[in-house]
Amino acid sequence: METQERALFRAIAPSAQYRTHFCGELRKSNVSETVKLAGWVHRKRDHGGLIFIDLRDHTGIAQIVFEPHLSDIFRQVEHLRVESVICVEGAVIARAEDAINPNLPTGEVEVVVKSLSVESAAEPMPFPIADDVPTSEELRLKYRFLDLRREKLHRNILYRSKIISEIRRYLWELGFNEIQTPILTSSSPEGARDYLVPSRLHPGKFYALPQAPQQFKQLLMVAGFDKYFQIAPCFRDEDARADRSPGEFYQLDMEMSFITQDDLFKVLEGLFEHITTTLSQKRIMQLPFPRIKYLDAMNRYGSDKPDLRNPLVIDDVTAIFKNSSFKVFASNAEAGRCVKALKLKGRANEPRLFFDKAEEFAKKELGLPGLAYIRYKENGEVQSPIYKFLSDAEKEALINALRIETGDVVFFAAGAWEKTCKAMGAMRNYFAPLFELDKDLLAFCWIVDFPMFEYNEEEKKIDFSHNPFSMPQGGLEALLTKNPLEILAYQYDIVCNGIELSSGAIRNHKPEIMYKAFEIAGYSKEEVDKKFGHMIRAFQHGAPPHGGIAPGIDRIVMLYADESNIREVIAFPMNQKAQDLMTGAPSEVTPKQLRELHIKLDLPEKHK
RNA sequence: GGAGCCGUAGCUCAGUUGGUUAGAGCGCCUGCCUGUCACGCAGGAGGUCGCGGGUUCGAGACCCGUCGGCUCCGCCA
Repeated sequence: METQERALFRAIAPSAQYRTHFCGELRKSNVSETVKLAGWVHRKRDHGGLIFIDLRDHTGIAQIVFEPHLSDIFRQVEHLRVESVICVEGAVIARAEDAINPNLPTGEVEVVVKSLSVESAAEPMPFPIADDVPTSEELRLKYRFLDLRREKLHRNILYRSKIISEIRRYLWELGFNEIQTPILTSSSPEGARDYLVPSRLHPGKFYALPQAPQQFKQLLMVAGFDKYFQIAPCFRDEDARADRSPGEFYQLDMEMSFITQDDLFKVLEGLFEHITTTLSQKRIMQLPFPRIKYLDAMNRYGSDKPDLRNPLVIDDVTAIFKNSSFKVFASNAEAGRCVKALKLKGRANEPRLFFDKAEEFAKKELGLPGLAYIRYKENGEVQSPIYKFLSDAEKEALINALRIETGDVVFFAAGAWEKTCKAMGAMRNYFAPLFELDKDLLAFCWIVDFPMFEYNEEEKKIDFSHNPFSMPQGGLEALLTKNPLEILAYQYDIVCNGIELSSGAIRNHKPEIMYKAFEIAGYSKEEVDKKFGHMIRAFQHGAPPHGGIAPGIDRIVMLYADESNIREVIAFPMNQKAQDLMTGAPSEVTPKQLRELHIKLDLPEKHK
């Protein structure tokens, strides 16, 4: 059977000037053939009278042998450093039984070299390529082209390529069209900070790099393309995180016409099932993905991106303490406040340090005043800093509500609803290592029914909580009759193992609903016309109902490649301060360039 | 903007309560070696202990500042 490498080879290297075979494809069946190989010197073993080189190319490693009777070649090889690029020609021979290397797919054969061409002699490496030794991030980024040669990163980048390829194949077969949208566009008033590009032809005006192709993809639906997708670069001037590349990242941007939320969910579930089965050994926990209302997610998991592999669930015990003599709990039983409990089965007898560390985490990392707990110890004793403040009725109600058994421990937090939920969610994550979560289990879920609006405490006004173009549930009537903060949107997130892969929404395609929604968020009709006139005009000329989503490509690859840092799945990432340590970006430009752009610098003191 | 951790040879690291000439493994250079596959053996070169200041008889170590890398908070419609 012809290998994939072989087929590829025929396609790209018919001339055989440099090579007739890839290193990784040589097998016993090639014995006695004369072959040409080309690649990098992975390792060299010089025995004085005999030199072995592990020759590496994109497909794998082959051992080649240099014998001393070809003295010119031999002398050259003696001084050859690792990572030099060479082309060789020689005969494939079977290795002696005791010389077979079972760790290499090509380990049953080797190539006895009869001619050599050194294409590129390498200087000593700043860090080893063949050995996976830890290396400082700074060096790795500076010499990214070398780091990319190393096995893990090389594999990750190829894996990313395969995932993107399967996404394209899958969506193409479902009738999606791949369409490019502008990179130089206009600044959007909402959202993250923009990257700006000065205009030469229009002094004082700027393009913005798109934070996402949001408006363009909706306009493509208005244009009747029915189903669109794009592997879209997105630019946001925000600070980095381990799972957030600074500056730029890629989304699988999608939009479909004449669909409901359910239709979209089916497409995405099918897509992730396809990726999982074709490109991984992982298993999807539940299909179709469970759907969790935003409110339930916050109440039960303390997060809008819960890791469902974690068995812990948060309980609401506000009602129990409504009239409690324990003031800390009772005072948090009014509207908008709550008392939450997190039960850990069978952990009451953990050592003192376990509880001290949990409390320290709650105080230091979460800013909680403390972390109350009740330990129902195995010996029947109850140990707790707050137990003495509770009435017998409250103790009884707790045991019933939380189904507490001997050996359990319950942690408590009380306060404003959102803050308390999130704090308990953080504790839930803190305790997750107790459960050895299965990394091969993909716990996808949909978070649905997000609120349309939220109250901005700082500016004392109502804001859109997510995308201003989302369709409110209940349509115009809801906007006219309901308390804005209680209106839900057809707005959803897709989450897997605690990672938010994407937000999405069924869009608002009706101008009158758009004007009203923006009015609630404090925008006049004139402002909407000014900022979003093109969207309004589009929706006034025949707009289909439509909706979409845009999962982050980098995070998807991270998830499937089991990487915890996004730089491990990006070929040329920037560092935490949004600099490219390899090319030196961002860099200064010439005065002439600035003049042409009508720009004068006004630098802060320490950069002058 | 804020907090934490880290910074010693090309790389990865050790360096005791502050005490003589700062070490190891890998890499590099030289020599030896015909069956290795992390080849082996011998020898050698290689250091502004990130940088600046301070404390001290004496600082790689202690203090202050600063620079660089990472992680987190803020930020991310």
